[in-house]
Amino acid sequence: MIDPRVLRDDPDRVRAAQAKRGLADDVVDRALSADESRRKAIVEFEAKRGEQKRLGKLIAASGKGGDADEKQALLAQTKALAVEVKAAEAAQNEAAEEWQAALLAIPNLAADEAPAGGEDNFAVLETIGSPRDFATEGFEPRDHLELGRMLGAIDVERGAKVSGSRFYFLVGIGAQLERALVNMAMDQAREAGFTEVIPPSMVKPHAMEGTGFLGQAADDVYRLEGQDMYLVGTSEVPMAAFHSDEILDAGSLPLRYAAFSPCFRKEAGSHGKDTRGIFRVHWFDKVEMFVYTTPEEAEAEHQRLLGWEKQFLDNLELAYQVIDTAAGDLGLSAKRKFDCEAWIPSQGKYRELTSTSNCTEFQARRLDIRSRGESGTAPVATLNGTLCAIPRTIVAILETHQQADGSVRVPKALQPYLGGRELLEPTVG
RNA sequence: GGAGGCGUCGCCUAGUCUGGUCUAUGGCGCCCGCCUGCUAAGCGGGUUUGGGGCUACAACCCCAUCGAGGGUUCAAAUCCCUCCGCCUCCGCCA
Repeated sequence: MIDPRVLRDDPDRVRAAQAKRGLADDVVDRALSADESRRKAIVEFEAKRGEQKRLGKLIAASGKGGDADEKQALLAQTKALAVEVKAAEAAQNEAAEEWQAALLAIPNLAADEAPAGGEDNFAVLETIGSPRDFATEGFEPRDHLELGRMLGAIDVERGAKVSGSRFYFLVGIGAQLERALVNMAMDQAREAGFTEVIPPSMVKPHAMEGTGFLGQAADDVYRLEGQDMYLVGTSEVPMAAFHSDEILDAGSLPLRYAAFSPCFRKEAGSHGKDTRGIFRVHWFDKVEMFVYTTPEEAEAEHQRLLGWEKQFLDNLELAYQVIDTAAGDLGLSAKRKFDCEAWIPSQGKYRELTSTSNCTEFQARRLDIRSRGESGTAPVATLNGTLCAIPRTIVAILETHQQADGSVRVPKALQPYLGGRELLEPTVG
């Protein structure tokens, strides 16, 4: 939820932000008029309610020793008023709901620095490393599925048999690879001062709504039948709701958490996209960084999160680029988003491996997370960033570090997590 | 799943049977001040959150807030209903 005061005092800024995302701005006027009628309704209700309370006291006083006629008169008067109070209250609630609905429909205001436009209008901020030149090395790179089959690491056939398309088994060295990556990510996070968390991956609607995943993104979310619960698509959801309805001590900020959880996604809008292998799947595990900090510190923290993501990818010796996502591709909650895209040899392009968003106070307002400082209470800022999404990381490692015979070189930083192994060798032809 | 108990302004707590003087009691903690070689003790005051009015986003006034929502009533922390959460016991279980 954006700051209602900004909407009221500077609606043109909100209109401009809508335009930058390529969205209509009629919701701004709807919110403004809803706010006006809401406040009018409040004044009305409060006046009537105040009068009711005043009369109620007189009745109580007349109860002892007052004359009975006077009490009867008061009762008649206040009885009629009670009906009006009830009506005024209903009107107030209705107006407040309308206002709330309009406000919830407005996405976070995109940063001035974020490029305008949609998915393809991103800006490349930097490129780290360079894609391997397999032509010069004299062999055709295999894709991760083929490599995974040769290593006995990835089994998508049985994944499909047991669970359907976009499911997989990690087997043998594949399973070990996941554990190694998770441990490496968690160790890095802990050394950077993060608190490790294993959150629940099923949540109530409020958590989903608060993080902004029940709007237009709802199609991608699994809802449990007859349970009014959801499977999370990212641990950003439980981690944002972790401190919901709390007032944090300003001195305790920033609070940095590294959460490991499974992620479930319907991938509703991506029929036929990335169908081969485990690049786009319905379920995967992920280590996610989540930070609560002050709005003033949010931008600097966003850069730090990006730095930690880059550190992890650097340690895996991957070639990647950092992009500044365009306003139209930000998602509801983010003010600005950076993606790290690793070079995927079999696809001949950079693909998203990690993503970090600065959600400013947007989620905190919805989830009612504030901090208490010198000048009272104020919403905090929340930020999130992928440290390691397992399948895509495995894809990038296998394809990037493969050799002509189908073996895969283990990046130095990962070796300690695989019992010192320097090479993964094919077990099948 | 069955039975019972409980949920009060940071923490603990009074109030709920018997609806109105509850503008929610007291303690702890915290903040400000006084006193005081220092510290402690003592004394005085303050201390939920959200919203609205008016405005300098101050002060002030008002409304809501006793787990959440609904109901009864002129009036609800208090009575009734539904839901949520916690605790105890039983059953089941990784």
